[in-house]
Amino acid sequence: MTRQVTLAEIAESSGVSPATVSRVLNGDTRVSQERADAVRRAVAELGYSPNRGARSLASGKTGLVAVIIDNNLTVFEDPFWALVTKGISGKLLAHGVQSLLMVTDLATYDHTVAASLSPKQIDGAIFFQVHREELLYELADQGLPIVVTGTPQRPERLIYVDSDQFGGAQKATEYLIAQGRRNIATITGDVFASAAQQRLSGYKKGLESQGLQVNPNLIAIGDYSFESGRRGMISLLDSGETIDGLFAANDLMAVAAISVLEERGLRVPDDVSVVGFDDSQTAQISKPALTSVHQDIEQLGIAAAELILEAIAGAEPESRIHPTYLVVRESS
Amino acid sequence: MTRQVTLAEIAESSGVSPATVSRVLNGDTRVSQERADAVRRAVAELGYSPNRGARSLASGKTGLVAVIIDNNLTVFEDPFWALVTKGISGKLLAHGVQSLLMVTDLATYDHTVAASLSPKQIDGAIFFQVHREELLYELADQGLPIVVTGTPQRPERLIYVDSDQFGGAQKATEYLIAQGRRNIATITGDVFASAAQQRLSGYKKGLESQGLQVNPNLIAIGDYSFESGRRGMISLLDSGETIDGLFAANDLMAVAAISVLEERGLRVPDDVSVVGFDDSQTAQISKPALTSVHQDIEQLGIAAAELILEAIAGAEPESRIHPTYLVVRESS
DNA sequence: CTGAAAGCGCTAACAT
DNA sequence: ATGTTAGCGCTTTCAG
Repeated sequence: MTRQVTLAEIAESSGVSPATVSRVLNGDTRVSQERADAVRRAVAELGYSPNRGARSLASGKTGLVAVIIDNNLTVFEDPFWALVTKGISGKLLAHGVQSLLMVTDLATYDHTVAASLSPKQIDGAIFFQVHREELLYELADQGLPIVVTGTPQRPERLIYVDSDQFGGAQKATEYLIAQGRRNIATITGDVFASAAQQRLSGYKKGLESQGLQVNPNLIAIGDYSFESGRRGMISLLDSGETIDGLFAANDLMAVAAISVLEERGLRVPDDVSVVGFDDSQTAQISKPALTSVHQDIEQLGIAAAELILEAIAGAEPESRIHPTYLVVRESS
Repeated sequence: MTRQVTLAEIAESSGVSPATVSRVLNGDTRVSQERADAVRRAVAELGYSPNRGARSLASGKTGLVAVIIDNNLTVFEDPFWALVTKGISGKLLAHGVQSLLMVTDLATYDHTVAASLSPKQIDGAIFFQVHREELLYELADQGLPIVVTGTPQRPERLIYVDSDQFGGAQKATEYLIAQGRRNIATITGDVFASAAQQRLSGYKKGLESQGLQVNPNLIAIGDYSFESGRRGMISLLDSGETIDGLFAANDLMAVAAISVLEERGLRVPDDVSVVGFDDSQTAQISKPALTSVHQDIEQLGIAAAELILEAIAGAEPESRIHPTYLVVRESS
């Protein structure tokens, strides 16, 4: 086990004081060029890298951002979260900040996690899904910089990043209308999550903006799962309403709905035009390929990382809503 | 910003020395029952939790395990890795160990990452994909406990967890043969990854075990992508060989192959029986639903976490191969 | 069984 | 511009 090189050794080897080494390491400019070079040479030669624990203890900064995924609500299986995580981790790493990943059930909020969420343990935290918002306010009050992915219930109280769910759903609906459809149904996502509510609102807005009425019988409540997509489509069809268009709140439910439509002998897009949401791989490989609302997921993670970095630096960054757009394929 | 409670405050509040508090916290038994209780009471009342940095500095243990995902090779989009990660993080957290997630390009192996991979910074590391194995040997030589997911090239030199890729592929092939198929083709995954090689070997073994010959013309090289699945199936068909069965090294390529088969007017499974690998969501929602080799991915992550915990504790755990089994659906 | 004291490696005043 | 000097909060000998 090769021992870790310490700052003191760098100091000795390059003939300066530990303080000077520390300055060079931390980008303090008031160090003479030659000594700085000597230090950097020694660092390279001896293969030095600072000890995180010591640095954290002395400076109060940990260089760590927690990424917290509430396993209770989230299906981490969903590639969505993996992509967001990738964006976050990559961006933070580029800034010398590490991501502490916690996949845990926040409902129980066990002691291990609670203890890790103190400002002394991490510089900031990024939350996936706003499940128990109260917890976030508590943490924020403790002085912990926090960023949330997805729109919280009280948007003004938290810093967050989100895709334009509302706008995307509206565009999808308006596109269907532009195609000549007039009886457009929707299958919603899990309505306890804000994204599903926004997508539903966007759907309604889309109808109204084109002078159509919202018909409650054309709204089926789903939960993003394949099965709920099937159930939703079945109940929609069984309601007896005429349907010539469908906006599903995600691609998986869209595919499920299409399978039901085909079983009933209805053609997509001829009889019913279908649009999904997420523009996932599923949208690309399904038959017919799905028209879907695209959102740049990795970019969302990158934005979350940028905001938390700014918040840690003491700024009060503005929440960000990323644009979404429609990708037209065969299903509509 | 509520200040962090320190060990010294616990000591004072409970009328014992810091050393005693530390002992209680770390489960040292030689502390009188009553004082231990007093300490625990104070800890609960004041809401104390130890400072990771300080503890790490004093003890040399960090309570951190790095989870390293080589972004160059891995499509982190693949839900596979998300699930493995979930398994790892959950298990580690249950043992009070945190996961440091690094999604990075190991090929460039930049300084930030290198520095974080020292035994002083983390207690151990779990790697996804064995890309540049040399790096792992280096780190292991430095005394860093390491676990790899997936079988490395020199299995004897590293601790790893994997699913039984070989056995799964063999079972898939033998199933096709049991269905009466005799001209079974395969589309491989990225053959630079060991899993793809093992799946190919399993396919060959399956043929041979049933007395069939391996026909090189029936082997198409893919890379796990949808497009490569299409290309592979097209070249297979264009080769002029008779084909009545297909083992695709993952579900995505299986779906791609099926789309080509249908375009050519071939029926699945009537004309060509198809089996995929991974038993992913894609397998369940595709039409026809895919027969596929199942592997318990989250369990793989849990196993990786268990092994790294053992390795950190000083044991020399044995590598683990988890069983795989076939899930039969409509495509075969 | 318990306490005193010495650091772990680094940063941040405070001097100079 | 640079060095000196205290610690940061915890664990761990070493005494007792």
